[in-house]
Amino acid sequence: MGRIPCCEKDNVKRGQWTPEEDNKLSSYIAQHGTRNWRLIPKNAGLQRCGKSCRLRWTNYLRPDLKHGQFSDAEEQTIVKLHSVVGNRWSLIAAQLPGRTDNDVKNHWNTKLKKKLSGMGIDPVTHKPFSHLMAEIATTLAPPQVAHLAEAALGCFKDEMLHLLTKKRIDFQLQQSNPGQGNNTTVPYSKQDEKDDTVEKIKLNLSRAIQEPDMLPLNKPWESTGTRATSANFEGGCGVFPTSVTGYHHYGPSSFANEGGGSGSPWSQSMCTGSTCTAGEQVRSHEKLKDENGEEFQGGKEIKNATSIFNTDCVLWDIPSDDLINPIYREAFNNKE
DNA sequence: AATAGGCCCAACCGCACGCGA
DNA sequence: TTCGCGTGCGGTTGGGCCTAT
Repeated sequence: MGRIPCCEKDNVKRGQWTPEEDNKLSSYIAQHGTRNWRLIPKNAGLQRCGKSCRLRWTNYLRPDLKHGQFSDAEEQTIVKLHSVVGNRWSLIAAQLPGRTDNDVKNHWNTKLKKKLSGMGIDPVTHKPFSHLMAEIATTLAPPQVAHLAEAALGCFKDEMLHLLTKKRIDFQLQQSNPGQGNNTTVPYSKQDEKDDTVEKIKLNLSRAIQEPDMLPLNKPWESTGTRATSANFEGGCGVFPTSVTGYHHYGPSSFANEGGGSGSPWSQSMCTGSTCTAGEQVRSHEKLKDENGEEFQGGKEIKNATSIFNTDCVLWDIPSDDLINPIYREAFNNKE
């Protein structure tokens, strides 16, 4: 049962590669190519497994690799393509000559994710956190989904803290009618923010979910009485400018497809949340399926091309001619 | 100066897929 | 059609380096 391991683990060296090993591997491949990775370590005189050799070659030794900092243009490309295909690192890397999927993945996880979060943008859905907040308040009324809000607080705690304590509460204070009591408005002070903001957010969110009737009273962004959308929420609060930093273009048009697809952006966030571990994602996924009786598409299972491009993230401003990978070109052209 | 904590990235792991026998 | 092998891929880990205290 199961596959045999790619190598006998007892007899292979692991860990960091030495310059001598690099030399052996490079010179062997220069002479013989990369035909059979299982045979390469034996023939090259390396006590490594073939897989380790392959990774070392493809991620580090290949002469066409670019080492060093990612340029702004490369970062923009990564962000844009990630908004389209998600964590398909090999596809994204294929658009960046000299970069490997491992490079792109590491750069995303260590730099770009934080950059986006710092801009108030969910790095998974590529939508502003304010949009996700609006969706919580407007679409998750049934009490039985209260755990979604709790899970959200876990995933987006930092971003929500920033938004709710610094932006939305200011806005509420500005907009709320002084004569009308509103028992869910959080009194704001620096001390509150420091000490118990998370608890207050939880409390208010729970109340909003458990008492759907009170929701309209608690939607200051919904000044016209229509259903809150990302556009009017965003515009009303003025939290996120149409063009954030000029680094990429996240305007209202970027959210035009909301509510489309089988999985809401919210459920997508829940399943692939930026700060959730894979284990948490799996547990969250299973929990959602079990308790709500619904199937959510999530994670690695979505393999076919239509699923890959069936995203509600719409950053389609990359000229298709600029795309190296024909798969992208086709997808972009179909989208347009 | 010492050390704890965070960050970064190379490397590893395990699963899935394609292909040929 | 089935099975085994080689490879691709995405997620995760571990260790070195850096920084703050």
